[in-house]
Amino acid sequence: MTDSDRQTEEKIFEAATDVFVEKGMDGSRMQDIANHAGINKSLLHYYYRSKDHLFNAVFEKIADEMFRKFAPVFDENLSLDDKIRFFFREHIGFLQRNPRLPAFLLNEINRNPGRVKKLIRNVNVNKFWMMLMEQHPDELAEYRITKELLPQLMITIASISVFPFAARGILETLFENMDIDFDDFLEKRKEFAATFVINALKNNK
Amino acid sequence: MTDSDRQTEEKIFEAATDVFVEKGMDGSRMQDIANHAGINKSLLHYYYRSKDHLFNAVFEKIADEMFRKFAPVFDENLSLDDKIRFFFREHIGFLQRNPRLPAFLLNEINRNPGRVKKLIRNVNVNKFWMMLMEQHPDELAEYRITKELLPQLMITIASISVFPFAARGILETLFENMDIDFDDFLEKRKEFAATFVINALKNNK
DNA sequence: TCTAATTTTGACCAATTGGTTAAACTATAT
DNA sequence: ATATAGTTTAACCAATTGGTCAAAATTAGA
Repeated sequence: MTDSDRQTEEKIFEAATDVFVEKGMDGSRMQDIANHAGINKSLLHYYYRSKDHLFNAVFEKIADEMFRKFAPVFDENLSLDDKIRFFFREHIGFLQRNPRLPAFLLNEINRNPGRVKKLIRNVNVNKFWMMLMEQHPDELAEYRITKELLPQLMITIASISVFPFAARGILETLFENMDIDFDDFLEKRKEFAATFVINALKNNK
Repeated sequence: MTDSDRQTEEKIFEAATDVFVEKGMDGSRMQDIANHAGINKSLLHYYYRSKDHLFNAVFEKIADEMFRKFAPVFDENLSLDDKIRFFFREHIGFLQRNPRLPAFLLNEINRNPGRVKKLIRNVNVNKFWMMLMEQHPDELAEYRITKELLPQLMITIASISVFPFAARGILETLFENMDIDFDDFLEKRKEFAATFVINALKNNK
């Protein structure tokens, strides 16, 4: 598929995604997006009414993609331990392929929390957590994970997976001075994180 | 101390801190900072040559403050377990009093990684980690924390402490729908995080 | 008190920004 | 072929932006 074959609207969306993710909403320029897409700036307004509209389209797609990545865990027919292993492998793997998404999303959400409200309203997180408790009543009881502790546990798991990407800018320069390869660190983290969390749970018996 | 007593330069710095932390470098306006400080915009350029200079002054002070908060752990004459407890109590406590700093720092560093290079060059992180290994050779051996695993462990600890603040915008709206109080969550996290990490280590024996 | 240095101000500027518009171009259907 | 609708472009605009400057106000030193 050559560059000119792709539909203009699609080209705009992809260029906008690149620029917005790299520079953020405030740091991005419509002219820059147009250049990236190889088209006239007016076309941005022709297909997407304004910078806000264009940004929202990009933001919502990325946010949706991101949140969706948490879901499969609740479907998989696995033991709790295997679910944890599955999650870290898949989630860190996804972020390795999209390393800039966490920083972009976290920043834009903090900058404008109202944006995420609209998205989250549709997702009943409670439902997912109830599913977890129904799928693994015995294991959770064994590990003494009460309903009150579940948020702490879930956010701890998310922290361990997402934070290295959100802090990529620091970690990469930190690692430079220590002869550690960031990609290698991430690859090993899939296993380390799973074992770490499972150990923490097991010892809580 | 009344408003007019405070030195102008100090007033500017404080106003700039507020605005930059809230809106980020790109989203902040010099006029807005001047208004916050209650002074004429030209004074910003009189005391700090440009927006870049002003931002760097603010950024470097905050970054320094932030990194400094990781250091006391390496001094305290405590067992490894107590150090972990001490760290989470103090670090989450500090972030509770400065909840916007993590998101601000992480974003600006990702936006311009060169900025942090200058700061980190002075801090030999390796040295701190070596100190840890010298202070607790027995415990680390017992927990099977090798030199290769230490970065994974340290970053996991940082993740658990910092991430909830970086993701504040999401978590607060998430919690809203679940009748969880964010401040209460943070207060309980100090204890939860410490126990969680210590359990993970103990079970690795 | 008078003078010189410092601090503060408002008016101003060039460049950049998101956005508009009318004209030009292209494709499609009759 | 030609009219029509959809697409693309260049020129333009008003508002905003970081920054300058000379004059005014204040302070400090003699």
